Amino acid sequence: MNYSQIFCEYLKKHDLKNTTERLTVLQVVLAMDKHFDVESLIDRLKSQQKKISRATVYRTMELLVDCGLVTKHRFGENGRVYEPKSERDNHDHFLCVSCGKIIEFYDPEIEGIHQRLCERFGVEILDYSHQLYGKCNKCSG
Amino acid sequence: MNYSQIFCEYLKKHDLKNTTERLTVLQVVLAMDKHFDVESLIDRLKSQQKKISRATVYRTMELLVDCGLVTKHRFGENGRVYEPKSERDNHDHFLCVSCGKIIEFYDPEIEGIHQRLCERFGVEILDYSHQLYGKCNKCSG
DNA sequence: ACAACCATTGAGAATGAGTCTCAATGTCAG
DNA sequence: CTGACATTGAGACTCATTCTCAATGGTTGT
Ligand SMILES: [Mn+2]
Ligand SMILES: [Mn+2]
Ligand SMILES: [Zn+2]
Ligand SMILES: [Zn+2]
Repeated sequence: MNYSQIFCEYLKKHDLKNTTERLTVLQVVLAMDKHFDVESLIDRLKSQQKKISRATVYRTMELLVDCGLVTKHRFGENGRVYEPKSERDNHDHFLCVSCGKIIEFYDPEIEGIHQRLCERFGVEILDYSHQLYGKCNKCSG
Repeated sequence: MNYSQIFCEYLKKHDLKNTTERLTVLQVVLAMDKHFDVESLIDRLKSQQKKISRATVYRTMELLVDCGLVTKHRFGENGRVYEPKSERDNHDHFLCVSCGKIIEFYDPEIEGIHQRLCERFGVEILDYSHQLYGKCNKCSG
């Protein structure tokens, strides 16, 4: 089942309408670079003569996040950054404060930490954010 | 060496002036609740008849973070939240999305994760942010 | 103590990401 | 095909944070 199908099912399940704007946004999102902000997405839409308002783009990103096709981040002081989510691609981010490079990594111990937290406090974790900031190998020293 | 002394030394070292506004903000910050936002801090200052402009409060918080006396967070979609930092009090946060409760916790494995990242990619970590969102024991189920 | 230099302050304007409004338009179940 | 109602878009709006710049004040050398 591909992204469009998943999105359409999600829309149907929630009694939301299957509009061309929503589908177009999804198509263009999938063709974006790994981490992108809403401005770049809007620029891309414009450059492809798709006229979709800023409001609709924001509204649609909300839906894409909610249905699990896209994840939303906040890196540093900047605004939101999105990235399409693929199955079993769970990772955290290192951001170089000098050159802006982003390194994605996965360390299974993060789940151990979360597991222990749940047991210790009886909480239920729905989401998390974990970012590291520093100098990449090219920028340090 | 107490907070004020540290701050004064920091100011001197950076050729910044030791103003009453800066010292006052530090005093009031230290008397705030654990996690506070700038609005509450400004309210507190007002209620104590200390007239310090919003701009100066923001500017001073910047300095306090830079000199290591205060840490700055972003919880969810909200604005900045600050908290005074005490030596060897390194912790992460769990935030209940239902009731707003904040649980602070420390799991030493977070350092293992960071250590392994440094070794694997040759990066230098200067800072990080790690927050979990979910339901606390009173709100889940 | 004083002068002179220049950093700091404050009031309010500016910024900017994101949200909201509401009339016009589009979707889709029946 | 139609009616009911969800969605869209242009631009107004919000609100946290930053900026501006004239007035004020801290610091250093004398
Ligand atoms: Mn990523
Ligand atoms: Mn804390
Ligand atoms: Zn770098
Ligand atoms: Zn709760």
